Amino acid sequence: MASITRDQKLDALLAAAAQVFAARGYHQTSMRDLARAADVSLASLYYYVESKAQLLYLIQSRQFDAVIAGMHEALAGVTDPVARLSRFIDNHLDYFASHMAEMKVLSHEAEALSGDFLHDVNEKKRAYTRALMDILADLERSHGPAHANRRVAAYALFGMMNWIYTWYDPLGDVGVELLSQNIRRLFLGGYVGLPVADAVLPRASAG
Amino acid sequence: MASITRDQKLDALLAAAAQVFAARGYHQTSMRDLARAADVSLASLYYYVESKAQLLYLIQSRQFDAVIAGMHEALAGVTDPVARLSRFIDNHLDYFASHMAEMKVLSHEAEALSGDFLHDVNEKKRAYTRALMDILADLERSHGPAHANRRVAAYALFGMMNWIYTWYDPLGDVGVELLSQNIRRLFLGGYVGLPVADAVLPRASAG
DNA sequence: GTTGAGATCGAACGCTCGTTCGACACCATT
DNA sequence: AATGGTGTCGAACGAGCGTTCGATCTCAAC
Repeated sequence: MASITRDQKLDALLAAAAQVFAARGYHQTSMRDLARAADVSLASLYYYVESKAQLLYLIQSRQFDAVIAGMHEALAGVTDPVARLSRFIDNHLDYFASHMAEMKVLSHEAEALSGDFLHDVNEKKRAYTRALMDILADLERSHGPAHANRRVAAYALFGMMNWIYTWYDPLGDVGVELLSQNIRRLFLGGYVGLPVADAVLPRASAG
Repeated sequence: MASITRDQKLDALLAAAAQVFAARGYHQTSMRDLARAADVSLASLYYYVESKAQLLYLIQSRQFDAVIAGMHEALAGVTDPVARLSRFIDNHLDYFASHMAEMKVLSHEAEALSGDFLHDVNEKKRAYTRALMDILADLERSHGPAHANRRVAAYALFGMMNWIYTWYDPLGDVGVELLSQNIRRLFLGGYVGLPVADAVLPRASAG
C-alpha cells in the first residue's frame, strides 16, 4: 500500500490550505474550512500544525524558498546583466504562473502574519529584493545610465510581476512565455532603453 | 456653533474607517474597532451605515469615483497620446500618494465585497481599465508598434502603480514627482521605445 | 494476543464577531 | 409644558471563531 509519511501529509495539508486561502483570503478562512478542504477533522489538523498562523507561515516560507532557490539556479554561471535580469524575471513569472494559488497567498497576505513569522518572511523578501537590485546595479554599469531611480524601478518590476494574481489566467490566451517576454521588454526598454532584443538567452537551461 | 450635517458625519466615519481598514485589513477589523477610531458607540455607527460591507463599499466606490473624475479632468482637451498617458499616470499616482490609506483599501480589499457591492465597484474598474487601453491604442497609432501585448501592458502599468501601497512612503525621500516621472519613463520607454523626453507637458493645469 | 506509539476524531471551552433593540438625551417647534 | 424627530448609547443575541482534550482506532513489534 502507498503509505504516507508525516511530512507528505503536511505537504498535502499546506497545498489544500493554499488553495482555500487564495480563494477566500486568510482571515476569512476558518480552520474548519481548511479541515473540510483537506478531508480531515478539525482536531486532526492540529496534529500536524500548531496554529492557523503557522500554517500561513509555512506556505509563505516554503514558496519563497522555492522562488529564491529557482533564482539561484537560473542565475548560476550567467554573467551578462541583461541575461541575468531576464533569468530573474522568467524564474519569478514561471514559478508564479505554475503556483498561482500559493503565490497569491504570498503576495496578498503579506501583512497577515506577525512576530517571528512575519520577521522571517520579511527577511527572505529583503534578500530577494537585494538580489534584484544588485542585478540592476550591474545593468547600469554595462548598459547605463538608468532612466529611473533604482529602488523605484525594482518595486515597479515587482509590482508588474506580483500584480498578476489579480488578473492573469495561466489557462487563458496569454501564455507564460508571452507574459514573460512582454514584461521583460517593458522593463528593459523602460529602465535602460534597451531595444526589443529578445534573443539574449533563449531559456534557462536545466543544468 | 459649528453644526455637523449627517453627510459630513458619514464622511468622517468613512475617513476614520479607511485608516483602520488600511492598517489592519478589512476582515481583521471589527465594527468595535471602527467605532472606537471614530469616537462613537458601536450602536451609533449603525445609525449612519447599514453594515460593515456597505462601509467598505462606500469607501471604495467614492475613492474610485474621485480617481475617475480626476482622470477626466486631467485628460480634458489633451489630444496627444503621450500627453494623455502622462496625465493618466500622474493623476493616478498623485491621487494615490495623497490618499494612501483609502487607495490601499481600494487596491487590497478588492475581493472583500460581494453581490451588488462587488459588481458596482467592478463596473468602475472596467471603465477605468478601458480608458487606459483606449489611450494605449491611440499611442500605438501615433508612436509605432507596441513592444508588448496591450492588455498585458495595461495590467503591468496598473501593477506598477497600485503596488506602491506595499512600499511607498509619501513622506520619504522619493517625492511624488520623482515617482510619477520614473513610472512614466519606465512605461513609455518599455511600451513604445520612447526616449526619456520628459518635457511633453509639464503638469496637469488647473483649468 | 498484548502492547504502545502514531493518527484520528467528536465535543466542548471561552471569546469575539456583526447586528439589533429599547431607552434616553437633545432641542427647535408648538 | 408638551411634542416628536434626530442622534446616541448600553446591553444583549445567536453564531462562528481558534484551540484543546480525552477517548478511540490502527497496526507493526514482540
